Amino acid sequence: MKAANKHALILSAATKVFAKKGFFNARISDIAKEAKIADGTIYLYFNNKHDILISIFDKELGAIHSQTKDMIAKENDAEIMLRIFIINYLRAMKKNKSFAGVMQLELRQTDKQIREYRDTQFAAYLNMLASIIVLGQKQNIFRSDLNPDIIKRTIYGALEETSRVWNISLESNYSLEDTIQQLFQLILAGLRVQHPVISEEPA
Amino acid sequence: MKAANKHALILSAATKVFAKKGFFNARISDIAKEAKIADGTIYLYFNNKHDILISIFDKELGAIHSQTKDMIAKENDAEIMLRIFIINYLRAMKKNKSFAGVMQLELRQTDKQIREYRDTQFAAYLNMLASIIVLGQKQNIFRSDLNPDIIKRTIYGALEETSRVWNISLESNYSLEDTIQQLFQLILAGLRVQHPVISEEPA
DNA sequence: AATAAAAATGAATCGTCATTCATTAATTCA
DNA sequence: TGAATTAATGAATGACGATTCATTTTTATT
Repeated sequence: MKAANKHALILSAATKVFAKKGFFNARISDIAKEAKIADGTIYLYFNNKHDILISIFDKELGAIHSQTKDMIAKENDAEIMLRIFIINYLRAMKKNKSFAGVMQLELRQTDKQIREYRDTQFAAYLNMLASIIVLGQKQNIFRSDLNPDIIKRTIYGALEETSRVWNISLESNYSLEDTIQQLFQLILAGLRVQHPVISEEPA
Repeated sequence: MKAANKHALILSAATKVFAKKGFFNARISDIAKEAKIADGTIYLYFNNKHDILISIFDKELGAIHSQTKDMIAKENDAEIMLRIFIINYLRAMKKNKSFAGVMQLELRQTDKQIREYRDTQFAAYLNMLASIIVLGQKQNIFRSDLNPDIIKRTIYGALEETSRVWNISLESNYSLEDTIQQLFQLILAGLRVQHPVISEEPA
């Protein structure tokens, strides 16, 4: 019987290696070495290199997705839901920096398999965000003059780029709590029902 | 005499090919075919595949950077400067979608050469944004309780993710003007001096 | 027009892995 | 314990593609 934990062992090793060298520069032999097994063993658990990458996404993003979904299901207020989404994302990225790096790079790849994953699983994850926005607009706590998809992208982009600093570490590195607090202040202030900003076109 | 325009021809072909297949899946022969020249000719103009990629960044991002810098230098008001930065970025990404795709994917790669470019040239570009924020805080038009680096990341992330939709085109695709307007509303509303948001921690 | 210099060509080279599979090791079970 | 089954190994295979360079073509010079 194949040890169930060897599957997880390989995924964990692969996540580290992909994060360090990127998917294309990572060799199967690198992953094998990191996992302290033979190259061939990997093929007893995965079909090929792409399969490993997709499995990483399935496992890690799947976990974040379902946890966030469950927590949100218990709430009514869109603002609380948004806070949960943000906290869950940032916590997960802080906890598993290797996965964060892999996701933030490889999920943008144009390969057919990645694209498919992005257009289904990942899109579903992001659409939670859009649903929260729409709900907030219905509840009249988020402004309705802005398009939910644009808000969704804005928030996700902000989350991703903010958490990316934890990996590249060239600039001042804020604690999780600080980052959450500041991001939430910034985003919510822009999102709440209020007087619209009026500003001239330059040039 | 080597035609100066062949250099540009290759860069343009490479940008298309990299955007479509990604740097690692792109073959030199693909670029040559796109440019309608022989494989070997490329090596009369570039040292290697990486050199092509870096040259693309140098040319395109360099142009955006210096144009934005010049325009900003003429202004005093941080809010106007911010608007210029945002408009310039989004206009450039809308105009050259292939480059946008290349930049948004390949600039995140972990290769030494890319990392170096990111940590110098690209960092300089982004730091314009940080400077604008700091100025706005000094001018007391942007709130000072938020960290400039976090704001910088938030804004850039929002810009990138918002403009990425123009390439992946799975969801509703807003005009440049709409996007600029909405993003600016959202970001500025969050950034302007105002009453802080108070919100409970969930769970 | 003939020669020289510069550019361009693309077939051949060479290194690099992903993947396979014959062999060995470990585990199960009778 | 000793087959029989399952898992693991890692050397060998084969495809792929970046880069080179001997040859051809184009352009400049006299």
